[in-house]
Amino acid sequence: MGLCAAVGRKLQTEAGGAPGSPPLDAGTQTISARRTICHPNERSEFVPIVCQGWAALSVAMPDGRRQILSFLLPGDIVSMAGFFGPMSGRIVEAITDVTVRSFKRSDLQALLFKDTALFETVMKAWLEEEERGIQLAVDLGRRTANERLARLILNLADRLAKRGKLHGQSMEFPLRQHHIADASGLTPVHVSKVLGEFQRAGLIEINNRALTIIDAVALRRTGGML
Amino acid sequence: MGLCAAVGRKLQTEAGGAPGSPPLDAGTQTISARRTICHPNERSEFVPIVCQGWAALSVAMPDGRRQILSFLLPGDIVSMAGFFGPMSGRIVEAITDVTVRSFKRSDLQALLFKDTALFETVMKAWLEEEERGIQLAVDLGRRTANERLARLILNLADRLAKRGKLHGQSMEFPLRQHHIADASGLTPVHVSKVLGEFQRAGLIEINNRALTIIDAVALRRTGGML
DNA sequence: CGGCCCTTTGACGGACGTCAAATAGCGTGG
DNA sequence: CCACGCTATTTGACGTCCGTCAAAGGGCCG
Repeated sequence: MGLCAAVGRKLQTEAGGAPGSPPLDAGTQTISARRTICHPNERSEFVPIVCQGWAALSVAMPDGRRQILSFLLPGDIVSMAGFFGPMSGRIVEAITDVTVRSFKRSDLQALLFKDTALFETVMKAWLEEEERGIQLAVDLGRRTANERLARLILNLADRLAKRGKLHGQSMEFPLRQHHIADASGLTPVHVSKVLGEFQRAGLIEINNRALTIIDAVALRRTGGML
Repeated sequence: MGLCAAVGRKLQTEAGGAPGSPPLDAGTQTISARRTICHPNERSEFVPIVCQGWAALSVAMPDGRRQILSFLLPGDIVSMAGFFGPMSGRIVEAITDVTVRSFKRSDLQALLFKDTALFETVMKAWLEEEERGIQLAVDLGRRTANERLARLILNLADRLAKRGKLHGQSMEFPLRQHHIADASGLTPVHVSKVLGEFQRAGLIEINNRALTIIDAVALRRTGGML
């Protein structure tokens, strides 16, 4: 499964801690859909991990435009970079109801320097995160709307599969079209048109906040993932 | 000055090394303009630093499209992430003639774990690099062509100023329009139109591979940097 | 002088955005 | 259970930004 989620899971179990030692985590909270978890300039010393539900990590521009950097799935650490510095200027918003567990950065760092294997794992996970950021830039700079959406769907399916949350070819799909638009650099209207086209072409089906991939081969082809 | 360049400079001086100790660096090379420094799948154990000249770090797609992730200026480490893992799938291309100095990753890591201050600095530089990557994604996803180009010019001017390479409001500007296009997700033709427009509007002037900013305020305004 | 890039320019086309109206869900409260 | 209001989605007409294509200059170097 994804390294980031693996680290997240490890931290969650370790947080139980040996009896007698203070608990590692700094609290668990539940946030309801459409609320924001982290405000912009919050120079927080905490590193949040999503335990349940979907969230979005994004950047907002003063005029209201915004870009979603990634969708956070259960087990995801909001940002690996958060281990080493505050994430200022970023917004985390709950898409579904979400439970988050927060860790103190200083605690995590102490843990990191005691456990070489953990350190290695965190670094690898950070590299993976950077790689996904770069693929995002390539998508936004050089791919068409159809390519971007096909890839978005396939990437989500992959990530859910690694968590055992892909049932056959179906997955829960709580995203609103404006989320998809903000993640892919498009408008909600255009997202609607492309997704409609995908469904009419028999590539996917969307029903009841669930998405099923009907023709994975064709979907990969339109995403340029040959 | 930029942290990345600061680290690069520190490594370059340190590479002289104490007499008697083996030199830290693994060689310096000169690459002429338009040649590629790092091939794609080269799973290299080396971390290159640009000492002179301009280079471009990019990702190429199989069909020929490409996205430039950053322009590398003298002192820049190609990628901070390179400290912790190979940069596969990335291409570094010399824009001008370039001299590069390479370090062995394992040497760098050893150095890092002995010198806590250096470690801190490298982490901070990595965070900065990530921040610039995210700004790239926001630009590509949510900004117009004019905004992107205004910001590209201003960012380059800033980075050159930190290196003492901004003379008044003028800087050397060896980029071809196809470089600018690949960095901003546009076509060379459209880049030409927008830059022409900027010049006719009295924002900038480009002559002899040099760019001077005539109206910094207006340029910042069109870049949305109020 | 001739060839090669690079840049500029204009006409045209297409992908995507904007606007607006109609429809569908969905939760809340009567 | 229905009425209501809100938000999300769909659809069509139309507009615009940017891409494509093509031709015509520059600059540079052999």
